[in-house]
Amino acid sequence: MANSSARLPRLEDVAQRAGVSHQTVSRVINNHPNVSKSTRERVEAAIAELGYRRNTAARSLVTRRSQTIGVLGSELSQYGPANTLLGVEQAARDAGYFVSIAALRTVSREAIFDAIQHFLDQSVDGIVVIVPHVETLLALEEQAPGVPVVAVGASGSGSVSGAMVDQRRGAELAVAHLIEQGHHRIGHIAGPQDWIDGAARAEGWSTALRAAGLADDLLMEGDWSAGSGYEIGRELATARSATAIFVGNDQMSLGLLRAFNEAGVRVPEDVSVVGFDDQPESGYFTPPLTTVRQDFEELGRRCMDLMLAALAKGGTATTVVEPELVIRRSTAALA
Amino acid sequence: MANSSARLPRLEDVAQRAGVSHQTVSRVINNHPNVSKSTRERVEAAIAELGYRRNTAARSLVTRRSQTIGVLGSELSQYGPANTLLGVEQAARDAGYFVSIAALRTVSREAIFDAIQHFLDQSVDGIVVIVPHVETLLALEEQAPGVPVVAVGASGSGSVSGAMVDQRRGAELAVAHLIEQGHHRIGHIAGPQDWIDGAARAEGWSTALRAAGLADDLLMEGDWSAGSGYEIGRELATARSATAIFVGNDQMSLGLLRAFNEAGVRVPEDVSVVGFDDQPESGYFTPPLTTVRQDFEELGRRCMDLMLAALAKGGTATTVVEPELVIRRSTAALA
DNA sequence: GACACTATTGTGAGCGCTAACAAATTGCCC
DNA sequence: GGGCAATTTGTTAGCGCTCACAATAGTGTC
Repeated sequence: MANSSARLPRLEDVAQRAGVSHQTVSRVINNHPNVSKSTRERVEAAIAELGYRRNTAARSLVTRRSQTIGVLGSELSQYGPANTLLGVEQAARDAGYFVSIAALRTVSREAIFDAIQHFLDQSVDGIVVIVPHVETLLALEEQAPGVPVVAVGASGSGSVSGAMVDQRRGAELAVAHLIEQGHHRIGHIAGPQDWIDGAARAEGWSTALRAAGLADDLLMEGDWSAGSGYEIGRELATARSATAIFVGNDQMSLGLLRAFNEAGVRVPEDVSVVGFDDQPESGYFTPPLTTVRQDFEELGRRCMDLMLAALAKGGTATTVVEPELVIRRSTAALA
Repeated sequence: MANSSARLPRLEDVAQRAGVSHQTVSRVINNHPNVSKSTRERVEAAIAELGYRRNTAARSLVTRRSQTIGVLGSELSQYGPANTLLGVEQAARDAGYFVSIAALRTVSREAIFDAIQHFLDQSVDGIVVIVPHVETLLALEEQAPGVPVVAVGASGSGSVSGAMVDQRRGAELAVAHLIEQGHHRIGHIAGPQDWIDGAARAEGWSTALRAAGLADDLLMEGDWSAGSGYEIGRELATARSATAIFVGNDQMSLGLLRAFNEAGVRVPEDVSVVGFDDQPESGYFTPPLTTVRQDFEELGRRCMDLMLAALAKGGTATTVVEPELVIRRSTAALA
């Protein structure tokens, strides 16, 4: 279409073609109200004919806004963070924002500062943080980047907005389900306790047990991986200390199921297992896994809602997404 | 540190502080060779004192380069694409580029054009495409965005560079392993055939079988999901038409294992199963899965290599990453 | 010590856009 | 139809940077 000559058309070219000033064209593309209908149509026609697209760099130079949101993430290849990212991306693009990403290979204050600098170099308008470590929040408070920050898992403290799934509630749902089935000895394979979610789920487990007058002493800690679930599972298969296990995520549950299967521990006949996350595969484990579903995409969209609010009105806020128990075949009533 | 007054420091502020012209400062931050050591040090000191950071918008306005790579992806929450993205991000950030993402919710020409427009609005310097549909390549040829394009799974055609894992080779490795174990009836659960990888793996399977004088008539098609593997697995459990199944990915393998387990088909005693991808969980399936490993992060890094080459010298190229067979316990010699 | 040549530094313009203000046009009321 | 306000359009400046070129300082040669 448009001639492929040296230069892309700019405002002035459109203006000439439409017989107006460049400022009028600017008004049209920015939906300024005070433009007459006929002028607007003429300008829009010229824009279409020339294939004009606004130059973002020039625009940001003068507005000092980049229309870009930086997403700082770790473990972005995992089901949860990856889908949260997708939710953010969708909401951001819908709102006319670009999404720039920086992935942390190791989570350290240094790496976080680095990534924030990277974003500031790009003059992002805001930063969404999907780094579910307690440490992250501290680093963020310390380094206040001067733009709105929304953190997943945080509960809107001083300068940072927070979007979270109610992890404690999720843990309580899981434990309540097991108690209903008649279980009294309910263990927990927790995620790393320096992860926000890991700590919150363990806390929810403990609270729910104590509220029911049951012991919360059977606590183990994995690293979220199937491998760690497997190792812990081997010990549990020998110890036989619990009739039900609430596991911090689905991957560790997979490892646990594997270890139990090898050791001849039957699930759910001998031991009931509840996971957390509800990944797409969890319904096809052996046996299909009872687990707590989190809507990660919704979480991402909520992040962007908070970001837009912070961008428009300033201030911080918190939003909480409710989890949901999905009952499959890895849990059964105590014989 | 830097005073928190209205304006961020700019080139001119640094220049005044160092007692040089703004152009000399520009030379320092761009590593121009012809700057004397003493001047450079003075300027660097001033930069540090003022906490100066270059304004990206102003820079791109004049250079017409944004130092941004757009990554167009679909299924970005899946293990493969997600890790490819991470590889791209790592290599891009190391090379001083920003990474902007656009996720496709549905793969259609329209959605692809939309996303490309989105990137052009941002004046990205290049586009990496992680959309493993045949359709995508056609859409890209059609819509030549005017910047270098690197596509995952493509083999560097006319205007597009390509980085791929050698899928056919991977399929051949899998089939060869099964033949070695004495299997003659080797079926294939393929991915969707409009996916580049899905088609290539099916082709590799077929080629390898025919080269060995075996029949390639047992071909089924799933949709990559565990659910589809499960459905097909139920049919297979009844039919018992093969002693070995090569499955297009690990998720479908999981579903297949589940279906076999329910139906009392033992793996590997009755049927051997080989997957594709080697996700972190695959070693903890029941039984642990023999599969073909792809190094997705490496693939992503290679994409960025190709991109940097295209940006520097123009032209297109192709790079191929070799897959690797990981033998676990889902395959065994035919009794 | 004059010359040519190179290494280093400075000057001016302009990238494409929006903000602020100025000017022109229109509508409306008496 | 004159006066005033509201609406629509135009003019100017400048965001912070790099490019092209000009000017100056330094180096070596005869």
